[in-house]
Amino acid sequence: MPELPEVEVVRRGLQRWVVGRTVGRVAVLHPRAVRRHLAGAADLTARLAGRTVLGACRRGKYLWLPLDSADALVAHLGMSGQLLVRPPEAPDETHLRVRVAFTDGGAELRFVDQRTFGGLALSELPPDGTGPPAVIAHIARDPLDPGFDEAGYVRATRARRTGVKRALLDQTLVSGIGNIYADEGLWRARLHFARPTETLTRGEITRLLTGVREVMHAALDQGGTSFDSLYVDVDGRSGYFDRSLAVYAQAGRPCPRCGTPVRRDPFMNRSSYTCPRCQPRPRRARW
DNA sequence: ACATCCACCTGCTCGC
DNA sequence: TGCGAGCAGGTGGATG
Repeated sequence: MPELPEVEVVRRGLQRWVVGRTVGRVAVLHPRAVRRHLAGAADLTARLAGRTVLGACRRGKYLWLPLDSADALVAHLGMSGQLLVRPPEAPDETHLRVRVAFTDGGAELRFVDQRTFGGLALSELPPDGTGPPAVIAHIARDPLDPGFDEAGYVRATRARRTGVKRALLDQTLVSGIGNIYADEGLWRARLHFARPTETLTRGEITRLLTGVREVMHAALDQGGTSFDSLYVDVDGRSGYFDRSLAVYAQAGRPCPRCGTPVRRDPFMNRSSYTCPRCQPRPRRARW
């Protein structure tokens, strides 16, 4: 379940192993993995071949590799996606969807995705070459982005008429936050997920961003969060940040701050985890 | 324009 | 043992 820190670990792997190399043969093994490339799999493989990778970028949970054309290869890992760097002779993974070989004959880039919620696409870069490609222009800057507009985020959040966790998960307001980091950030800020956004003070929103950033940095220090073998970095190693989670997936376990058993609530056909004492449910609640 | 809902996927775990 | 239900959940398009 990759969120920003996990995706950043993958970006660093791509930076190290893929940037500067020229693409050779590309094979799309599952059409769903390139469904966001509207021109189709054949167009993607044809346009990718022969291109040199110029960089490895990320915004929120999206990755893109600028190419020596006007395009970038955009990747989203969805729920279960992996970008692996593997020797050409390594056996195919069970859920291998796209194979990208390089002209140097070295390690391949493989997109592996059990559920195929993620995928790859080619998208035009903006004319000045900076910033994300067109298909992800709607994704807001993430909390670790130096260009993140904190005052603007406070204004936009308070202008919403929804619950604070819904706003946190809205990638057009702030990106990179999924269910895990939302719950952990809210716990650090001592906020309940159902707090109406318009009742949040500037200080509370700042506290929330601080909490999210702290938990993201902690995860990055440990190589990313993982609960099973689904999330791995480009070498196939899995992170182990789950040992440090305060509330997420910790129902019934003591809150690390006050010892009260962590509570699980249904939320948007998913789950939310809170400490009932540190994060009391607001009188007026918006789920 | 904004808020909310749900389909899209597969594999694992749990209870009967 | 078998089987169905529930769960994991990011995204974008549909709906309200």
